[in-house]
Amino acid sequence: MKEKIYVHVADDHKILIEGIIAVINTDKEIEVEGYSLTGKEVIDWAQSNTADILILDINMPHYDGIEVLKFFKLKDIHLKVIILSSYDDVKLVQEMVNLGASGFLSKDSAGEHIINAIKAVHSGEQYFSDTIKSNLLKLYTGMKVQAGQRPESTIAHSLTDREIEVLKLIAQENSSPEIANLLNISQSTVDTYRKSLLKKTNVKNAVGLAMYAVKNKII
Amino acid sequence: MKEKIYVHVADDHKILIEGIIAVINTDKEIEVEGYSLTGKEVIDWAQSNTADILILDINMPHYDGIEVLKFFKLKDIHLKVIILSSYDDVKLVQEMVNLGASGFLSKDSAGEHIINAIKAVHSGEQYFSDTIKSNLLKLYTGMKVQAGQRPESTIAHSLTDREIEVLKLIAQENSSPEIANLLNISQSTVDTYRKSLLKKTNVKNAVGLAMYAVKNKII
DNA sequence: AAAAATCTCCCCATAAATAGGGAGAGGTAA
DNA sequence: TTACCTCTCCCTATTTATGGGGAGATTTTT
Repeated sequence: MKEKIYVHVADDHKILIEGIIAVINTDKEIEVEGYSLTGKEVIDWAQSNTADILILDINMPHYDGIEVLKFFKLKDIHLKVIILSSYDDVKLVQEMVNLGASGFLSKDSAGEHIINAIKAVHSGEQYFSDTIKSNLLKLYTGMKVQAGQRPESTIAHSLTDREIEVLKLIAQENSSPEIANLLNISQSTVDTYRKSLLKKTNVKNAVGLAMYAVKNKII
Repeated sequence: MKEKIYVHVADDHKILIEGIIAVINTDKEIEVEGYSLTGKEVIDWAQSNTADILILDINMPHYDGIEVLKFFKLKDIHLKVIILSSYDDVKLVQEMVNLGASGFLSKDSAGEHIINAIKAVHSGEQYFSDTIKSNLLKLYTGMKVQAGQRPESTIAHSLTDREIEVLKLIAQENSSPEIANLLNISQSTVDTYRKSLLKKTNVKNAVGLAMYAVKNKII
C-alpha cells in the first residue's frame, strides 16, 4: 500500500469543509489532516504543518487566498496548493499560478474531481477543472506561455497592488477625493488608477469595478 | 422507530450538496431524496415531489431562492423550506418568512446544525442559525412588528417595482441616459429614481447601490 | 546595464452623478 | 373624499467620473 497523502482544507464555510472531508474520506489513499476557517488560521497552521497539500478557498475573511499564497512565497513555504473557486475566474488563475498554486477546482465540480486533483497535484502535475480549462482556452492571455499556445486576448492584465487598493476603496463607496485622502496621494493619481482599472478590467464604470471586485473576491 | 424525514437539497455548488448529503447521512432519521443544481430544477422537481423538506440556497442560476418561494406560493405548493444563505443577510429574512420559509441556516454553521434544523422544521417549529438570530437582533427594522418589539431603524424602506428595475440596470453598469433609453422614460425620471434609491438604501453612490443589489439578491 | 513595470502627478475636456427644489396624473386605501 | 403612494417630468447647481494625452522617479525584472 502506498503511503497516505495528507491534506489540509481551508474555507470559510464549515459545511463545505465537512463535505470535502466526507468526499475525501471515501478514498483510502488520502487523509484530511485538519482544516482552517480563515486565512489567518491557514497562515498560523502553515508555520508548522505536516500536510502535503492545501485546498484553499480564494474567498476567506482575514487574508484571502491570494494573500495566503503571497505569504507562502514570502516565507518560502513550499506546499502544493489547490485553489477552490466559486467563479472560474480566469483572471485569477494567472495570478495564482504565478504565486505557486498547482491546481484549480470549481465549487461546481463534483466531489470525485477533488480526489483526482489531489492525486494529480501530489504526483507533481497541475490540475484544472474542466470549466476553468475551457475558460482558459477562451480567454488565454497575459501569462508566460509555452510553445504552441496563443496569447491573444485583451483582458486579464493582472492588477497591481496599488490598483487593488484603489479598487477596494472604490467598491467601498469612496469617491476619488476620499480615496486620495485615505491613501495620501493626489486626486489626479487616484483618477489615473481609475482609468487603468477601467481599461484592465474592461468594465464601463465604477459600478462595473465594484462588481468585478465582488466577483474576484477582492472585497 | 420513527418514520424517516425525506429531504431535497438545492444548491448550485455540487461539492456543497455532497457535503450536506454526507452530513445528513450520519443521521438515521433523515434521508436525502434527491438534489437540484438550479432554481429551474427545483421548480421542475417540486411539481411531483415526495419530500418533506427542501433545503434551498438563495443564490442559484435560473430562478434564485426567492423566485422559487414565490413560485411555490403562486402554485400553492406547501413544502417546508430551510434557506441556506452565504450572507446571513437579515434583510432577506423578512421576505423569506413572508414567502413561507421555515428556517435559515448560514453556510458558516457546522453540519450538525443542519440536522437540528431539519428536525425542528419537520416538527413544525422555525429554525434560525445563531449568526442570523444575532444579526436579526442588531438590525431589526422595517418589518411588521409584533407587540414588544422595536422598529426604530431608518433602513428597510421597501423599494417600488420601478425603483427595483432601475436599480438592476444601475447594477448592470448602465448610465442614466442608457437606462432612460431602455425603459423609454426621460433621463430626469431616471435621476429621480437614483435619488430615491440613494435615500432609501442609505448608501453613498451608484457603487453602493450595486452592492446593495448584490447583497439583497436583486441581481 | 537596460528594459519594463509601477507609482506618482499634471494638463485638457466632456459626460455623468449627485443634491435640492417643485409638480402633475393616476391609482389605492382609509 | 381625502390622503397617500407611485410614476413621471422639469429646473438649477455643484461635484465626480471618464477619456485623452504626457511625464518624472523609483523599483523590479531581464
